[in-house]
Amino acid sequence: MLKASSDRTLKGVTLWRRIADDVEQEIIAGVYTIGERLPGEVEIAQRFDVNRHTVRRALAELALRGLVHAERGSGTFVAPRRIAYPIRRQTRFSEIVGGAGREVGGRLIADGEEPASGAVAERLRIAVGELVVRLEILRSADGLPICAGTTWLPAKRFPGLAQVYRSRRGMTATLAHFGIRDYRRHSTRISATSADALDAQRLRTVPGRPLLLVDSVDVLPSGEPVLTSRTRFAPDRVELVVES
Amino acid sequence: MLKASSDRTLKGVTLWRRIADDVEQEIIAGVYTIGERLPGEVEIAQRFDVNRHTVRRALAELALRGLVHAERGSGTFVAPRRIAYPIRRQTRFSEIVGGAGREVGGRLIADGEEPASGAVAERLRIAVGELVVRLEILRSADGLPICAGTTWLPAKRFPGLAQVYRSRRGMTATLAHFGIRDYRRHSTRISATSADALDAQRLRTVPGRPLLLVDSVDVLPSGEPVLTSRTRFAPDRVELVVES
DNA sequence: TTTTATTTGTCCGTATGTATA
DNA sequence: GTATACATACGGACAAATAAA
Repeated sequence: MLKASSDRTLKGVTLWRRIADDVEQEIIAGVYTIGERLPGEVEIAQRFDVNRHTVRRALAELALRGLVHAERGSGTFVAPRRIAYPIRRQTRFSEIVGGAGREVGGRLIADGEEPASGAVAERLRIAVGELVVRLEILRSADGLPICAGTTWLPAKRFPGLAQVYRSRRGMTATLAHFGIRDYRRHSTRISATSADALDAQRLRTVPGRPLLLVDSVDVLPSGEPVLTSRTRFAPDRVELVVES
Repeated sequence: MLKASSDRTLKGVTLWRRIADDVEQEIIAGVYTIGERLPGEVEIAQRFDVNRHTVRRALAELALRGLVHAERGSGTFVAPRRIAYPIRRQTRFSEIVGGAGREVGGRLIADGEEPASGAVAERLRIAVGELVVRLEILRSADGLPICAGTTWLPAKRFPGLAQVYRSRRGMTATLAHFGIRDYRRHSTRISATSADALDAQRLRTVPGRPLLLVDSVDVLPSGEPVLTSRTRFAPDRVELVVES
């Protein structure tokens, strides 16, 4: 009788998936620390009493989830932990990442003014075609890119915004310059896409890898929309957290 | 002077991305209805006064976002709208999808009991190794798969749960059978991954396409954890919405 | 049923600007 | 500063699938 028969696959749950879950749990529990080398594939196979290929399938799954990365001829290593990125009324990149004890970086890649498209106009509650400032921002933590996004604001309300952003660094400080002390997240829509060449380059990942696509609108305490953005997150470095 | 000079690319915003945004806006605005055929690539190219390849790049982006799908020899068509899947304290699949006027389907693919792994035990606040029920559920709307997920519950608390789920259909009704009238979402963690062969088959998509990966914990009104799950969403059919 | 036109998909190029090493 | 690699944009040709004549 074969070893990998049905008495081992717990009713529809494949062996490799359970092994992947087990190893993931050990990584989370801290059995293997960040950057540490996992035991070799053969060793893991012996431990679970399965074929090496089954272990390879499990490790491939973990690599796909971004928990480990394999290096040919060397071994499989635990990837750096994902940053928990909470989505709340107060969602500020600098606070979130800085609070995690990391060095924050925000770089304005490009900027310009353009007439508002229908989608942007609706979210900012302005007329279609009204001028909006467009900012392309790349944010990073400890030098590693976390997310790349486009932010739109009504141009009329914020003259010379890009210049201010460049000197002030960070959206909170920039808006403060225009007299806005407080703003909050109104809505967040989360989807996924694949990285194109530009995204991949900016986020230092590989084209085709999945990205989290987050569309959001921020409003003043009065409820008036102040900015809207579309951000791409590298999901092997970030994890969006919704607390109820 | 060449056409592709800097006077056409609005300070760092590429042509194809702006065309993609424009067409997306028109789709959202309802200029093209669901299932309708877009103008041909050449026609769009003439309209924006660009090369056909540039339009193709833009349409590829929209296909990646799941807004359109191309059919060789025929044309490019507007894909069905994504289901908005709100993440709130009360997150019930049947209510969300049923409320959108769609036919709900939930199928128990597999079930079994297993000792709780560290991650599951921590989330359910039980001891590692304590028995948990594991359910593999595939959910669909109007016959189209929406998400595939694994749900764990403490086995001791819910004897014969799988059988009950099979007859009652739906988690809410199943938990009601065990005397639980109310439960709410405690935490939700959102990441992304690529579809493997099994996911792709179940969700009727292509291996390698991005998936939304959602880890959640639901609790009783008392705060006691009642179930935890890991769900894979097809992002071209669903959009997670967080309201603040 | 066969032909023809249309439309998307996949190649081959060239030039230019930009980011990186 | 220089060289290299990459991304954008354009131009053309043809294959493959589809739909209509």
